[in-house]
Amino acid sequence: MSDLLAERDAWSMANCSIARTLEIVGTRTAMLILREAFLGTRRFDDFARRIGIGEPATAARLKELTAAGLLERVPYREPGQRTRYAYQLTEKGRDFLPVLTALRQWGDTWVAGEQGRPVVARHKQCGGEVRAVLRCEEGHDVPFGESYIDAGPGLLRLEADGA
Amino acid sequence: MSDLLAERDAWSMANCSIARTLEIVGTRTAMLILREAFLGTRRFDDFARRIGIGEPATAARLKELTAAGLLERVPYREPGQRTRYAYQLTEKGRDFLPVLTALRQWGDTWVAGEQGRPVVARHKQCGGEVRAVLRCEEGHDVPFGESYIDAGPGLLRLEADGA
DNA sequence: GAGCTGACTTATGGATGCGTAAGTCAGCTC
DNA sequence: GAGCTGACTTACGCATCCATAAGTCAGCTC
Repeated sequence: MSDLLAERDAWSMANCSIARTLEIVGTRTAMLILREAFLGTRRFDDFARRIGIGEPATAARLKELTAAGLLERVPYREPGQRTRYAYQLTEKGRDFLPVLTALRQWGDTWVAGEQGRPVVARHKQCGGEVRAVLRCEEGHDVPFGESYIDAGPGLLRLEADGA
Repeated sequence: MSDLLAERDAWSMANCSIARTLEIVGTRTAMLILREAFLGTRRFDDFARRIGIGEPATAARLKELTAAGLLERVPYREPGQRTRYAYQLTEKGRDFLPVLTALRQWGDTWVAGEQGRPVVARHKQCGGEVRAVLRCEEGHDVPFGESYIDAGPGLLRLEADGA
């Protein structure tokens, strides 16, 4: 457990996973599109109407999220209608659920309205509320302050100029 | 377990906790400021330099996050210097860690560079890697598809016009 | 083959995000 | 009391986000 944080200036965050992620889902509307996708929305108009955003923003975000591989366009056909395309989550997109759960949970705790939170996620099996928690490989819950930052293989160490 | 998703159009997301949260931390720079705060950065110049953003953006975001209660300004004094202010996480800010952990984890999995992820969080106690996981109150892990959405006290049900 | 419908695209404009560069300001050192 | 330093603020301009409104387009119905 070398103290990587103490030498914070000796390494770069140029390839930070958080920054990379935000380049894909860093807009408010992208997050809301994903929220809506997790709620089961699949069609263009439904995304726009349920989120309350304009069609150009809807089209732009759906295109970006599809290009990034979080959504995929799948053809569908309703009786008496022509073939259309729906947007559904890929595995890459489904894997984003912990992010949205953590965001919702934080909002429920700290910025909910007077009435309280609008929705709750529950486990189908037991009805228990679903929460995003931090846990280590060994199965321990990890409260704030009980974790440390370790170097990964992609850590960029900066040249020391005058040393 | 009434199927709330089936009647998705009958309820509103006007007070959605995710949307509310994004109004505070919905910019790329706000998230990166928080990342840096969790890495131990506390001073204005360090935030700007380590994140690689300009001073106006740094000042704006620090001000917003302080106003929103995620950071607090604390006076400090180095020997031979005058009193200055540092920014440190409040409880409200510390509670944001699961969001950043989930974002980092998704990026590590899906958009890491060739070298792999730059950093890993580990449990101080055992060295095990820390992950953001979805778990229900009863202690069960909740994989994708094993949860459902239930109404909370703040759910806004819309008037049915023609029904 | 004319109209309809869902899924977009285009045009336009305002608001916000963010960078660079330069200025301010307080108070400690010398 | 002049200079220095950290912490900002101001000025300016570009780029992106996003809304409203209108146009397009494919193909099914009638």
